[in-house]
Amino acid sequence: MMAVETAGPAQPPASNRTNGDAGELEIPDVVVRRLPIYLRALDALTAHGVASVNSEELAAAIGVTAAQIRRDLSYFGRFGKQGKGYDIHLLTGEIHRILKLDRSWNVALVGYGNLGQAIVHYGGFVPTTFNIAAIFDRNDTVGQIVNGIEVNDSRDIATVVRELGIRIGIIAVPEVSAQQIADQLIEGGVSAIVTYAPIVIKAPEHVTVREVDPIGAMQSMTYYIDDSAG
Amino acid sequence: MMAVETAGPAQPPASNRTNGDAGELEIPDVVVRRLPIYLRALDALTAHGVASVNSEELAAAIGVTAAQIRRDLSYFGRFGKQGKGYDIHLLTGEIHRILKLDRSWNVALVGYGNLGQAIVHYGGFVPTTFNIAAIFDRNDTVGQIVNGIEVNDSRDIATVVRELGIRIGIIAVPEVSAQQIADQLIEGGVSAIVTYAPIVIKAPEHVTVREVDPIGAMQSMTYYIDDSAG
DNA sequence: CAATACTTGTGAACGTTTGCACGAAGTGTG
DNA sequence: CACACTTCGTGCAAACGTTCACAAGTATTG
Repeated sequence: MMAVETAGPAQPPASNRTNGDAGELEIPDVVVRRLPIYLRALDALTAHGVASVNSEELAAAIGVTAAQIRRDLSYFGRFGKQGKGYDIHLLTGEIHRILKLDRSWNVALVGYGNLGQAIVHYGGFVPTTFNIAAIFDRNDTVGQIVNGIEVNDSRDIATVVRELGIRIGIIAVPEVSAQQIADQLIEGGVSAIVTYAPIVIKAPEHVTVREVDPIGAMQSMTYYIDDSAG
Repeated sequence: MMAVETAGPAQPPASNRTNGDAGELEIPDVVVRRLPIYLRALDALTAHGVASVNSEELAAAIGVTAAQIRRDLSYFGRFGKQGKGYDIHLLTGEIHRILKLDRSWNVALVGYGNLGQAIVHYGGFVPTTFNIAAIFDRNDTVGQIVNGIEVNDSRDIATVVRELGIRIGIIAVPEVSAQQIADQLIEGGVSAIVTYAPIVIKAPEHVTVREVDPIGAMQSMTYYIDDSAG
């Protein structure tokens, strides 16, 4: 049913760049980006049957400091209990609420080549959270039925996206057309974009863009490879 | 020319985590991670027939400040010319050299499912820079010939990787086995890992790890979506 | 119910990264 | 060849993010 994945370049994937904001108070984007990580650690703990955790343990599991976790969470409220720690079920719920993951989001996928197909068939998605509700492409794949939905022509992005009220787009097309696709998604009302194209997407303030960039990640890692020893 | 370092916190999906080593001067990992972005902007300019650029123009193309570009580059040398700007060909060469991209790197890919296949067939790989020299999997795909190389059994990672002198690994397996795969890659001598598995990989200091996390990226973007207007 | 142990949330200190602003160096023109 | 103009590289300061360290709760024990 859904999903996500990767292979194109740009974030940092790991890499990523960001725009947009919306919140009232000033919550740093770094903090927001860490919440999904906390969420995953909490899920893992739940899977292990643990019901409560303190910042020290959580920090160790993630590889950050306990202070950072406490400070990060404190931006949003007081979810812990002195002397005890955090109730995992409760905290998970809070983070879901904060990130607005306590509902389902329709997603538009643009580009149904190798990458796009891998994204669609990726099993690791939380099924109820993100739902690929529209797929767009240009070539012979148009008209094909995938997971019960028809692959639309890329020219109809704005219209279809607006019609379905989709707010999230995934760009999995070659870099040459990426900006144009982004423009169309935005025109259709999308306000969050994940792009695999290795270019910097220009978008208005109210649109958040994150780049997923495995190639960039690799290119920056070679810097650190000590090649002296064969 | 060379360098040193790193350490970062969350990348989330943008994100990434890193390690490195310590050496001469302290070049921030943020800076190193931006170099590939500069490189791409320069490539785009070259493609447009431009031969020289100043920090202002480059900054505009990327969406950062001119000062940042000048400062970033100044960590590595003086590549610009007052009154003129940067010679694109020259600067491109310098960055390639800095990032050690002026040579070819063999890469090991672990996991040949949907994602792994998309990675292999991804055309955007700078052909001469990164070369998938070994593929590993566990299931029926073992033995299959892909791009002239045979899919090996994941159990042989350490041996094969060491034999081929591979220093870079890509992890495209489910999260449950990701840490174990990472351990094997490291045992085989890999010192740079890109992982698509949504878990924090634990690795020794001298190994750089970058996480590519599209799901986390999406989960953190929903925070910013203003949902008030349907 | 007092004493001990534990752990949060946060003010303040610290470290890192960004951006300003300007001297120095180069270009171009008449 | 002098003057006006451009643009780099960088000292300095501001902004930002992380970590320390501790008062204030909460639990536990005898």
